[in-house]
Amino acid sequence: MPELPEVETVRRTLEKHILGLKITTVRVITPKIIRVPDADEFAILIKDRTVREMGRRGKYLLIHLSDGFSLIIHLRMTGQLIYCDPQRETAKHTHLVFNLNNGMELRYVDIRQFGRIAMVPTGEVNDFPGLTTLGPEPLEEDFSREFLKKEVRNRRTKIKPLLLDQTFLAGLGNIYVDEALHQARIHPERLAATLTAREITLLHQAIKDVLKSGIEHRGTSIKDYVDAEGMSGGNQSRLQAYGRFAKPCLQCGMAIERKKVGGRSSYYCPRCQKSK
DNA sequence: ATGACGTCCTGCCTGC
DNA sequence: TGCAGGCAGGACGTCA
Repeated sequence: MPELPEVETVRRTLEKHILGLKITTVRVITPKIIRVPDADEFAILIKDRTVREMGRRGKYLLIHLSDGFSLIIHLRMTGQLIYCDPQRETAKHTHLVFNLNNGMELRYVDIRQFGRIAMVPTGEVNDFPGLTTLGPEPLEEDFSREFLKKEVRNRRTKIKPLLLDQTFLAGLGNIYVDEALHQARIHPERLAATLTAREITLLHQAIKDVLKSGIEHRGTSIKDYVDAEGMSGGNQSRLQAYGRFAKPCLQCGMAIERKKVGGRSSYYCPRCQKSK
């Protein structure tokens, strides 16, 4: 499931290829993937626009086009953006095909069809639902240790659901939250407000570390994730907690446990990550 | 403010 | 072998 490091990897691999190219036409196979405007208008509106800039906010990929319009893309769980030759066989679950003026294609593939694409005036991107309430970028300066300390103090929820809340902090999903909590040695069910100053410091560093590592290794490919060149990431082999049920903790050897926390499968070491 | 739950959707896994 | 049922999950809506 694409989280911040995976979306950032898609952004980087796609940018290499499509920056400066013109979208000549788009073929919409599954109209519901387009949130706004409706599919017909989308196809007319996007025609002959040039890719000016590739951005990202949290898990949202932003493609800024010429003449004041932008694409807002959320891949959700299984969305993929694939830059490829038109001769290549069209994968099952291909929902959109953008034709580019260099003869190549950009395809949107999504097994579960949860992902969404919107096209809005560039000036309105930050007003779009989901983006307007988004928390700070964890790898930017406004996500400081002081911010985390201050914001966590008044919360009456468990730390894991809080970290998954995109209005609290942008970009973390189930995998990187489990990894950050494991590195910081904090149990996912700890009440946020009870974290000590030392734990806040560890958690703040751990969040940045696991995200940077994820980007450095080009994302985590558990099942479906690939970048814009169709390449799997390498971060899955570095995971310390997520998906390692019953395997020995790489820090202490204790078997990793799995438990639902806030409705999400959560992996943690019962020895390293004490619940109190 | 918070949590619980349903919704979307397909593929995979388990159990019979 | 085949099939039913459960599960996974990001964001969002509804309800308590």
